[in-house]
Amino acid sequence: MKRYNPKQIEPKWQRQWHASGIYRAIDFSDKPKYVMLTEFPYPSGAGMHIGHMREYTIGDIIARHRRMQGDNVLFPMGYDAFGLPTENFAIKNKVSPQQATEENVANFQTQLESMGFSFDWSRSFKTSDPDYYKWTQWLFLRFFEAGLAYRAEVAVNWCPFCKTGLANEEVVNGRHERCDTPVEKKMLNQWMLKITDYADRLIEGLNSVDYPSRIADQQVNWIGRSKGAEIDFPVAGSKATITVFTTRPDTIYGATFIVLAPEHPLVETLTKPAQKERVRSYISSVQTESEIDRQDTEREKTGMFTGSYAINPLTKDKIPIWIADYILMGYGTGAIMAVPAHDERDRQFAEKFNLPIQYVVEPVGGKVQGDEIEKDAVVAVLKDPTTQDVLLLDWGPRRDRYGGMLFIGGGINRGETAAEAAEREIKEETGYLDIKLTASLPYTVHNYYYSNVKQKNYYARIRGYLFELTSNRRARQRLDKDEQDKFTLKWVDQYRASRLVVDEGHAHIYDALVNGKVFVDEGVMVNSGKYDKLPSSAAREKIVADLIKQGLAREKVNYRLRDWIFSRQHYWGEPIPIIHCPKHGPVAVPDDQLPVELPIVEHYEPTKTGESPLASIEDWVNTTCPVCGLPAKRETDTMPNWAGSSWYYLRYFDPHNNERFAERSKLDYWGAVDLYVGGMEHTTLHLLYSRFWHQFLYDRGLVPTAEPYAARRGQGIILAADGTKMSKSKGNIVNPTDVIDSGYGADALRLAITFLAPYDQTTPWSPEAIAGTFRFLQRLWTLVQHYGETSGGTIDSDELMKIVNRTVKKVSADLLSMSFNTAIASLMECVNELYKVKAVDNYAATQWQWALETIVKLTAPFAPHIGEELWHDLGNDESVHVSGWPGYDESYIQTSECVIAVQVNGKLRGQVMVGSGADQAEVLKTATADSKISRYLDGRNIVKVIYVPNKLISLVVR
RNA sequence: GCCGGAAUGGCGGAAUUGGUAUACGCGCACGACUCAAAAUCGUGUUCCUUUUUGGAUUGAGGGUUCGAUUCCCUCUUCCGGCACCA
Repeated sequence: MKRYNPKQIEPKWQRQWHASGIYRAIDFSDKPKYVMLTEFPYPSGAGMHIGHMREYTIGDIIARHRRMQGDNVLFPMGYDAFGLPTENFAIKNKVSPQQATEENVANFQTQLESMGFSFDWSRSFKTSDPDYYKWTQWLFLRFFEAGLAYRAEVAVNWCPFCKTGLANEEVVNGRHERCDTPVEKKMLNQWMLKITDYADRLIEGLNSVDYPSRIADQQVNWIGRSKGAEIDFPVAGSKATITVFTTRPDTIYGATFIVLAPEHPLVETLTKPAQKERVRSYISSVQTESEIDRQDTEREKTGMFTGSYAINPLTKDKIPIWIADYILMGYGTGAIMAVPAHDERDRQFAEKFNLPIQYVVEPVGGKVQGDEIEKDAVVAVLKDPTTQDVLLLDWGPRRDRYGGMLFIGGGINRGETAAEAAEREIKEETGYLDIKLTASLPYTVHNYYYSNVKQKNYYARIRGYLFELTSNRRARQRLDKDEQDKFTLKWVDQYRASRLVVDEGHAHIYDALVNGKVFVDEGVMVNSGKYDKLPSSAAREKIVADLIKQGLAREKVNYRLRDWIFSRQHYWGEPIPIIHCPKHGPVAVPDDQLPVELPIVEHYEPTKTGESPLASIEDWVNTTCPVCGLPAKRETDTMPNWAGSSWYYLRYFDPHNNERFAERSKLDYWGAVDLYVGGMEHTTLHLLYSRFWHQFLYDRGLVPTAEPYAARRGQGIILAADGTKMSKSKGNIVNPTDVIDSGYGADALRLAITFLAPYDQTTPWSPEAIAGTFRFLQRLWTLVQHYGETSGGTIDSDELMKIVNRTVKKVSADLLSMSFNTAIASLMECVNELYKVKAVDNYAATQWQWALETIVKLTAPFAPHIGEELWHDLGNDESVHVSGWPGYDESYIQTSECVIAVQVNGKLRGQVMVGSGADQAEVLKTATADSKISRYLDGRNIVKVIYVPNKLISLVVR
C-alpha cells in the first residue's frame, strides 16, 4: 500500500497545476464571476510567517470551493514592493532596493507556492514595476487635475529615524508604526490628497457593502464626523472676530471664556503689551514639548491670558481670551468657547485659573412630554457619616414605569423652605432623626411621581433641589404603617448609588454633587434667557438659527480625519509625476511621458536636510517645463507605500495593459471584488485609502462600481504559543517553511491553521495541533487506500449514506458562513465514522466509491494536494479541483427513529426512543412509562407539557 | 473616558430561531500490537460525591421562562480601536 508522504505528492501536484493552468481566471467567461482577494504582501527580508498563511489559506479555501461550484474565480496575487522597509533593508545589506526586492519576492514566491495556493500567477505584478507604477502616476495626475492633489505647508509627522514625513494613519501612539520611533512635528511643503472631501461618502458607502460592524465602526470612528456650528465672537475694542467651533451651541450662555491654540494666527494681535513676555515664553515652551506629551490627557492644564476680551454674542458679557495647548490648531478653527460647567477639559482649566463657571443645562429624567405639571420638590440624599453609605428606597421590582430604587423625595409644602421639606421627608419616610444638611444642588427633572392626593403616579416636571444630609442613625422615630409597606430601606455604597437609582435625572445630579462629575449630557436649559426650560437639543437648534439670522454663526461639520500627506522624502517609491516651472508652478508630466522612472543611483540613503535623495541627481532633476519648454525641475518627493496598494485589485483585471490602467470592458466584467480578506490593522489605512481612490475613480467615470469591495472580512492574529505577539525580537515566529519541511507538509499546516479557531479570532498557535491534522490526513489516506479490500461487498447501507450526506450538508453550509474550523471537525467526524462502518461490514462497491469520492472532494479545498492524489487513486483523470461540488440528499439525513430528551420541571431526567414525527400524546405515553422518568412523576400531577417534535418533551409537575 | 469584541474542561475550541452544554482536536490515562520504543489501533477523560443513584457547572450576581452558553439588567476581567477632536 502507498504511504502518505506529503514531501512527494505536494511538489508533484504543484508542478502539475502550474503546467495545466487550471487556476487561470478567464475574462468574459459565461460562468458566474467571483473575485476572491487577499491583501498582497510586502516582500520583506524576513520571509512569510504563519499569519500571512492564515489569510491566504482562507482565501484559497473559498476560491477552490467556488471553483468547484462552477464559478469563474479570480484569485490573484502580487507584491506591494515599494516602501521604507525595503529601502532600510537595502541600505543595511548594501544592495540596491531593486535587487533586494527581487530577492525577497523570489523568496516569498517559493513560500507561497509551497503552500499550494490556487493563485492565478499569470496576473501577478509588483507595485515597483514601471509598467505598474506608470498607472499609479497616471491616477495621481487625475487627482491633480481635479484639484484633489495639492501642495501645502503643513506641520507633518516627521520620523527622525526614517527621515521622512508620515501620514496621520502611520502614527500610532505618537510613534511611527513601522519603526517605533517617537514622531516629531516639522513644517514642510508637502503633497496632500484631499480625502476629507470624501469623508461623508466614505461613511455613507459603508451602508452599501457587507463589512463586519467592527470594521465599519472603526472607519466611522476614524473619520470622526461631528456636527456643530461655527460662532463668531467679536473681540472687545477691536475689529477682529474669533470664530470658534462647537458641537454644543446650546451652552453658549455658559461660555465664560475663550481659548485659542497657541499657534492661532490671532494670538499675536490679541496679546496685550503687558502679557507679551509671558505669552511668548508660554508659546515657546509648548513648541519644545513632544507630541506624546502634548496629547497626554492626564497632564495638568496649562495656559496664558492674552489680556484681550471677547464679547459673548448672546449674553453680551466680556469674557477673557486665553491660549492653551489643549486646543489644537489642526481641528475646527483652533479656537473654542469654553463652557466649564458642561465640559470636563474646560472645567479643569477654569478651576486651575479661577475662571467663572455658569450652569446652563440641568439633568432630565425620562422624556419631556406635553402633559407635564410644574412642581417644586426636593430630593434628599441621606448619608451615614461613618460608613459613607447612602440610603435608597426600594419600591420593589421595576415594572413599567414604577418600582425600582429611588432617593427619598417629595413635594415642598406651603410655608416650608426646600431644606425643611427635605428634612421632613426623611423623617416621614425613614424615621431617622438628628439630620444635618451638608450640600445642595438645584436641578430640573421630568418623571413620574406619586401623588398622595391623587393616590396615583403622574407625570410632572419638577423644579427642585438635591440635598445631601447626614444622620448618625441612632435616633429613629416610629414610622407610619402606610409608609412602611410601600418600600424597603437599603443602605448602599455612596459611589454605587447613582448606578442603582432608576431615575436618570437624579443619578446625574447626584453624580455632580457627590462624585464631582461634570454634567455633559443633554438636559433642560436654565440661566439661558429666553431659551430657559427648552430641552437642550431644541435650544441648540434655536440658538444656531437665531445666530445665523444675525450673521454670527454657520452650521458646520468637522472631521477628525485629516487630508492625506502624500509626500515621502525617500528613494524607494513612485516619483510624483510633477515638474516645477518657475513660471507655471507645479505642472503635470504629460500622460504620454509616463512613467517617470526611478533613476538607478548609487546612493539612495535619506538626506539630513529632509530632502529626497532624488534631489541630488542633477541630470534627472533638471528638465524642461511641459508648458513653456523653459528649464524646470522635477518633483523629488516620492509617493507613500499606500499609493500602489490603493488600486492594485483593479490591475488584476487587466494586468498587462499598456494603453490604460485597465480595459473598461474587463472592469465591467469583473466588477467589485466579491470578498476581500485582510488584516484588521489595515482598517483605517489601506482599506480606507483604497475606498477613497475608488470612489474618486467612480466619480470620474473610470470604474463601474461605487465601492471597490462588496464584502470585507478581517482575519484574526495568530499569537505565539505563550499568548504574546509573534515578533522577531522574541524569536517566537513560526515559519511555515519549517513546518512543511519537517514532514507534516502544506496540507496538514493549512488544516492546522484553519482548524485552530474561527478565522477572525485572535488565538495562540498550538505547535501540537498539526500532529492532529496530520493524523487526520493519514486516516483519510488509509481509508481510501484500503478501498480495494472493502469494496467486495454487496450490501447497501443507509448508515453510510446518512454519514456522508450529513457531512456534505454541514461542510457546504460552513463554507458559506466561513466556519472553517467546524467544517474540518465534521470532516474528521465523517472519517471516524466511516472507519466504524468499514469495521462492521463490507458495503456495496458503488456506495463506497461514491462515499470516498465525496469525502475527498469535501476535503480538497482545505487540503488540495492529498485531495488531488486520492482523487486520482480513486480512478479519476481530471483534477478534483474542477470536479464539481457534491450535493446531498436530505432524505438520507432524516432517520426513522429519534431520541427525545425528557425534562421534568426543567431538569433532564431521561431519554426515550420514538418514531420520527411522533405526536405529543405518543411521546408522553412512552416517557411516562419509562421507569427512570416515572419515578419523578409519582404522586404528582402533570400540569403542563411542552413538546418540541423530534427533540424534547418537558413536563411540569406539581 | 468613548466605540467595538470576548469570557465555556488541563488547553484550542463546539452548540440553527432559547430545547439533551462540553462536538472536533490537543493533552493525559489505560489497553492491544512490539523483544522494546515510536507509529498505529481501541477505550476512557467537565467537576464533586459515589457501587449505582445523585448534585453542581458556560467570568460574577440578579431577572424573564417549563427550559438560558443563547434574551434583559447590574458588575468584574481581558482584547482591539479612538482619545485634551471642542
